[in-house]
Amino acid sequence: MKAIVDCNSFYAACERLFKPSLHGKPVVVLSNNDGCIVSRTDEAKALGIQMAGPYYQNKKEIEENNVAVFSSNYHLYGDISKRVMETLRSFSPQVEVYSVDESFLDLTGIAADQLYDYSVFLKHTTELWTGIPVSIGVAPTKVLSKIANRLAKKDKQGTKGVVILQNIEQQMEALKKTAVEDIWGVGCAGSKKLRMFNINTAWDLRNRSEEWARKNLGGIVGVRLIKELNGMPCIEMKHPLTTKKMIATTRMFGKPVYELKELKEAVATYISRAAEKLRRQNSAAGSLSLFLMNNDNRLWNQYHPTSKSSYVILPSPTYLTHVLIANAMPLVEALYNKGSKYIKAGVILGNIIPSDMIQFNLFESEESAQSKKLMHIIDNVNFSMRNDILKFATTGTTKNWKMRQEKRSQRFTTRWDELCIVK
DNA sequence: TCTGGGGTCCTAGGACCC
DNA sequence: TCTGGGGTCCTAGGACCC
Repeated sequence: MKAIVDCNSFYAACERLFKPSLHGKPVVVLSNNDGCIVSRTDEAKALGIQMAGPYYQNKKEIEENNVAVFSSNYHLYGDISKRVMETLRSFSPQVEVYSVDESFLDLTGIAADQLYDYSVFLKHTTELWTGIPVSIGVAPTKVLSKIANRLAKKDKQGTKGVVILQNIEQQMEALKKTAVEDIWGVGCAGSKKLRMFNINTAWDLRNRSEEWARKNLGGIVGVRLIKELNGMPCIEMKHPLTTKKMIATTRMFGKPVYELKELKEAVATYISRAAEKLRRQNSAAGSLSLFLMNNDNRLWNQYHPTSKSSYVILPSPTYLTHVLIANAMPLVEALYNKGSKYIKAGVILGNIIPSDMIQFNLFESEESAQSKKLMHIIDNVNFSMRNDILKFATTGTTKNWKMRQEKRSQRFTTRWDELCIVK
C-alpha cells in the first residue's frame, strides 16, 4: 500500500507557526511579486477567496475580513518542509518527496488491520514534531491514494484527516464521490473530453476499458490512469536520488524593464541561481535556452504577453557560472528589441549530465580546475552567509527589476538575525 | 496599475540513414 | 514509365502537476 501525506494549506500553516495569534483566523500567502494567491487556510476558503486568483481582485474581500496576508517566504517554507520530510522518513524506508508539501510513503509490510492506526499515529507525530497539520490517504496505487487524501482533506472532522481505501467497497464509494476533474492526472482538457463522453465521476472512468482509454485518453497515459483507478499500480515510487533533467530559473520583473543592460543583469542573476542548483546535484548542462517576455501588444488592458526565445548548445557541458553567462549574453543581445517593454525573463539549463562525465576537449586549459575551486568557494560562502555575498559583476548592483515582496515574514529558522523573539 | 515558478512526461512530425 | 520500407534521433509543443 502507498500513502500520500499532504500538508494542509502548507505556506499559510508555516506562517501561523510563528504567529500563534493567527490560529483559527483566515490567512493567505501570495506568489512572487505578490501576484496571485497560492495558499489559503480553511477560514480564507470559507470567505470565497479563490486559489490562484490575482491578489488585487480579492483585495476588498481580504481587507474587509481582516485576512492576514503574506508574501512567499521560501527560506521558511523550505526549511519547515525538510523537517516534515525528515519526520516521515522515520515511518517508512521509502519516501518519495513529491513536492514541497507532499510525499508518497511505501507502506508495504504494515498489516492490513494496522494501516489505519499506523496512519493516525503518523499524522499525530508529524503534527507534534513540526506543528504542521497533515492529511493522509492510503490505497494500493498512487492515483487512488490521492483520491483518498482529497476526501480526508475535504472532511477533516468526519475522517479525522485519514482515509484508507483497502477493499473494493471502500474504493467504489470514494470514486463515486470524486468528479473527473478532481482525479490526479486529469486536467482541464481531459475532463472536458470525459464529460462529453458522459463520464462524470472517477467510478465511471474506472469502468472504461483500457482499449477505450488508449484510443480516447492520450494513449498510454490514459491506460495507466484506468489501471491505477482499478488498483493496479503503474506509477511506481521514484528513487530519491534521481537528478533533474532540466533546471530553470524564470521570473517576472518587479517593474517593467526597457534597457539592455538591466536585462543582461537579470539574466546573469538567473543563471547564477540555476548554476547553483546544477552544482548542488553534481551535474553539468549541455545546453542553455533563454527567453524574454514583453508586453508590447496590450489590447484593452488584456494580459497578452509574447515571448521570444533562443538557445545554444554549449561547446562542452559545464557547471561554471561565468561560462554559462558568457554564452548567454550574445543571446540576450540578439533577442533584445529597443523600445520593448519587458516583463519577464528566464533561463533553462538542459542536456544535463553528471559532472564527472564531462569530456574535455583538446583546448581545455588548466583554468577549469581553478574555476572549479572558485565555484566551490562561492557556493560555500553564499550557503553559509546567504544573500549572495559573492556574485559576478554582470549580475549588477542596483537590481531595479527585482521582484516585489512587500509582506514577507521573517526567515525565522534560517537567519540568526531574524530569529523569533520570545518575551 | 496589479495575473507565479519549476518541473515531468508524452506525442507528432521532420531529418536522416540504409 | 517506374519512385519502398523501416528505423532512429531530435525538437517543439501540449498537458499536467504542485
